[in-house]
Amino acid sequence: MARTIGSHGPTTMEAIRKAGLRLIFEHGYEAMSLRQLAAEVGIQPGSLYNHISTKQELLSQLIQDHINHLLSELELALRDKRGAVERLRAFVAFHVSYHMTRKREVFIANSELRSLEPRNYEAVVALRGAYERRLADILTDGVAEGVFDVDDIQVATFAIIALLTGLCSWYRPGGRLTKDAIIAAHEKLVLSGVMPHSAASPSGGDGKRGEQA
Amino acid sequence: MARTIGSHGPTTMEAIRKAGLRLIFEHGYEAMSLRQLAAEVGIQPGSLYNHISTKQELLSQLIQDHINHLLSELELALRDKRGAVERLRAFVAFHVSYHMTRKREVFIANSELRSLEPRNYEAVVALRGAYERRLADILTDGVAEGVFDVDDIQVATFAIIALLTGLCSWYRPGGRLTKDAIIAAHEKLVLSGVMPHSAASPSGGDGKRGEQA
Amino acid sequence: MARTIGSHGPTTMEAIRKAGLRLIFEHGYEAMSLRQLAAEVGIQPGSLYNHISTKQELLSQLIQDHINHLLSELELALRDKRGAVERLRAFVAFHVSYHMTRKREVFIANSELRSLEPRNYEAVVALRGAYERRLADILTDGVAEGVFDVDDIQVATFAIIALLTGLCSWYRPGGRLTKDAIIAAHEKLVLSGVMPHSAASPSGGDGKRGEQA
Amino acid sequence: MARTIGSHGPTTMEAIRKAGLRLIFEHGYEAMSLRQLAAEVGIQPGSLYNHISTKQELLSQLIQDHINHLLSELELALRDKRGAVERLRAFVAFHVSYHMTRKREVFIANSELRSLEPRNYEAVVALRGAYERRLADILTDGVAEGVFDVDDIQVATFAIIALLTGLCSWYRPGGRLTKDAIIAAHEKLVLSGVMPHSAASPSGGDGKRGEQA
DNA sequence: AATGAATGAGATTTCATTCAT
DNA sequence: AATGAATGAAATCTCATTCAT
Repeated sequence: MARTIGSHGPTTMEAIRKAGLRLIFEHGYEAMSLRQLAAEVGIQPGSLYNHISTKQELLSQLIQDHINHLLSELELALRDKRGAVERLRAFVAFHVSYHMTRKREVFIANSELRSLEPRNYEAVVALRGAYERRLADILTDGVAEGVFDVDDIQVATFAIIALLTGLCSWYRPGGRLTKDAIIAAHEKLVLSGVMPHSAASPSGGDGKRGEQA
Repeated sequence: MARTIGSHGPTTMEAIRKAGLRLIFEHGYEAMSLRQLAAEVGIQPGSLYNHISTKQELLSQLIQDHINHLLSELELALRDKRGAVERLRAFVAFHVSYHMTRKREVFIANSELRSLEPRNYEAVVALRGAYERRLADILTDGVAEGVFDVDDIQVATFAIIALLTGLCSWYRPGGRLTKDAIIAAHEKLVLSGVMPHSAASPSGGDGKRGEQA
Repeated sequence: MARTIGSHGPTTMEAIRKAGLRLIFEHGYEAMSLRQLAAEVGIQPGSLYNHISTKQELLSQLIQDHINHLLSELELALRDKRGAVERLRAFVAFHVSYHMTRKREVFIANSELRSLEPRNYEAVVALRGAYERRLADILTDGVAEGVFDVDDIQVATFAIIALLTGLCSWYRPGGRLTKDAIIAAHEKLVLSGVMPHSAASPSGGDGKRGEQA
Repeated sequence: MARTIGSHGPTTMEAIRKAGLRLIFEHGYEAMSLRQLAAEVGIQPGSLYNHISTKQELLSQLIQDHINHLLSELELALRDKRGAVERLRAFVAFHVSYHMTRKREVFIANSELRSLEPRNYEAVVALRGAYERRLADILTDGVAEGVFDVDDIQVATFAIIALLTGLCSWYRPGGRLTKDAIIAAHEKLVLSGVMPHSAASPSGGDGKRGEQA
C-alpha cells in the first residue's frame, strides 16, 4: 500500500525545499502549515518526516544554506575587484542581481529570522554579520582611500543593505525595467550616496568622479 | 506587565492595542495568540471580544491607524517646506524620526501586510501608496527643478523608503548614536544619492561611466 | 454554537477524573487516548484543556490525590489502635478493604508510576514511602514487643504490601467470597506470616530458625 | 548498546528480543515504539519485519516463551520433592530465585497481559493458570496432610504469588541482601503464613513444625 | 536481510471564536 | 465588561506497517 502516489527518491527533499521556500515566502513561516507543504509536494504530512526532522529545522536549513551560498558567491564576485569604488560597485551589482534571482531565499532570510530558535538564530546572525562586514570593509577602505565620504560606517552599511534588499518587496521578473537598468539605478544611488559631493566636500570636486551622477 | 485583575473601562481597549502591538512586533501576527494577548492584558481570552471583533480586524486597525497617523504627520512636516531639496530633507528627517519613535507600528505595517485579508490589504496598500507618492512627487519635482538627478523615480522611491525603513530593524533607543546623528547620516546618504555630482564640476561629463545609468 | 451537548459546569472535571480513572485502569495510561476520554465525557478533545493542563498532569493528579487520601484514611484507621498485633490487623483490614473499594486508583498508583515525569514521580514515591513506613513501623514495634518474628523488616514490608495489593488484580465485587471473608483470609495470612510459631511451643523456639535469615 | 552497523544472521532476532524485553520493561509495551527498538538493535524500523510479524506478536512471543520456560523449570524444581511443606518451600525458593534472575520477563508477563489481543491473552492466561494450579495443589495437599491451615486456597494462592512477584518491583542485583537471604525471608513469611499456629490450632503446639524454618 | 521512503491513522495540544451567565 | 466552558478545526509530529529496491 505504500507509496501509491507522490514523489519519491532523492527528488523529494528537493521538492520539499522548493515548495517550502515558496510557501514561506508567500505566507510566512508561522502561517505555512506542513499539511499545505505536504500537499504541494504530493505526499502525506507524516511523510515529510522522512526528510526533515522538524518544521523549525527546515526553516533553519533553508536560511543557512542561502546565506552560505550568498557568502560564497559574494567572494567570487569580489575576487578580482580592486579599489573601493570598483568593489562597492561590484557589491551592489552582485547583491542586486542575486536578490533578483533569489528573491524568496533573501526575503525569508531577512523576515523569518525571528522565527528561528535561539541556537539557529545565532548561527544565522553570525553568518549575516560576515556578509555585512564585507560591505563595511569596503566602505571603510573607501574612506581611507579618500574616495568615500561616509559619516558613520555602521549606519551606512545597514542603510545600503536595506536599500538593496528592499528590492525583494517589489521586484517582479518581466516588469517595466530590465535587470541591467535596475542594477544601474541602484549602483548610481549607492555610489552617489557615499561618494563625496563637490558641493559638500571640495576634495570631491576634482572631477574624477563627477561623471558618475 | 499584565494586569493581575481584570481591567475595566475605556482603558482596556488601549491596553489591548498596546500589548497587541508589542506581541505582533515580537512574534509576528500569525505567531501571536489571542490567549497570549489576553494574558498580557490581564483578562480572559473570551473577554477580548468585548473590544475587538476578530484578530484580523485588530491587525487591520493597528496598521490602518498607523498609516493614517503617519500620513497626517507627514503633511504637517512638509506643510511649510518649499523646494525639492528642502522637502526631501524634511521627508527624510520626518521619516527617520517617526520610525525611531514608532518602530513597532512601522515594522508591523511593513511586515504583516501579507497577513491582511484582501479587503484590508487593499485599503492599506492604497494608503501606503499615498505616502510613497509624496516622496515620488518630491523626487519628480526635484528632477524638474534640475536639483536632482534620478534615473528612475519609481526605483528611487522604493529604495529610499526601504533604506529609511531598514532603520527599524536595528535601531535601539539609547544606542551609540544620537537621534540627530542618525537623522543627519540618513539625510546625507539620501540627498547625496539623488543630487547630481557633476553640478559643481563640469569636468565630470567625460562619459566614462555614462553606461551605468 | 458553544456547548450544544455534553456536560458542563463544575461537573465536567469530576466526569473527566472518573472516566480517566476507568480508562487508565483498563487500557493503561499510554494506551488511553484523550480522544477516548473526551468521548467518554461527552465533549470535544480540545475541551479537556479547559480542565486539565496536560495528560501527564491528569495522571499525576489522580495518583497524588489517591495517595493522599489513602494516607489520611490510614491515619483514621490506626488512630485508636494499640499494640503491634492489633495495629497490624487494623492495617491489613484497612488496606484490603480500601483496595476492594478503590481498586482502580490503587492499581493505577502502582502500575503507572513509570509513566510519571521525574518531578511527579518523586513526589508520589515520597508519599508512597510514607505509607510503607507506617507498616514498617508496626513490624518494628512488634519485633521489639516480642510479638513478631521477622527476619528483615524491609523485605517483609514490601512482601506484605505486594500480597495485599495483588488483590486488585483478581477481586471483582460480587464474587464468591464476602468482603469480610477476604479480609479475614488476609489477616490470617499476614499475621501468621510474621508471628512466631514457637510462641506457644517452647520446643519450636530453640533458635533452630536462626540460620534461615 | 546499540550495534552501530546492521546486525546480521541469526543474532538479530536475539538482539530484538533482548532489546524488546528491556524497553517494554522500562517503558511499557504501549510506550515502546518500534523505532526505539530498531534503533537499539541498530537497524531500520522496516527491517524489524524481517524478524517479527507485528509488534503484538513480539510481545505475545516474549510472554509465552517466558511462561513456558517458567513452567518447565518449575517442573524440574519440584521433580524430586515430596511432602507439601518441602514442595512449598521448593516452590517459594524456585519462584523467588527465578524472579530475581528474570525480573524483566516476569514483570512484563504480569503487567502487559492487558496489552495482549484476546487470542493471545487467553493462551497466556491458560498457561499462567497452570502455574497457579501447581501452587494451589501444593496448598490443597498440605491441608489434606494436615500441615497447612488455609482458609481459602484460591485467596492464598493469589496472595502468595502476589507476594513473591512483588519482588520484581524492588529487587536490584547487588543490593543490601544476598540472594539466599531474600529466599530465606520469603520462605519464612510464606510458610509461616500457611502453617497452623499453635495459638490458633492446638495441634501446632507439639513442635511438629519446628522444622519449617 | 536490510534500507529508505511511503502510507493512513491517530497522538496531544493549540487556536480563534461563541455565548450563557 | 468579564468569565468559564464549550466548539470544531487545525497544528506538529509519531506510529505501526508496507514494499520496491
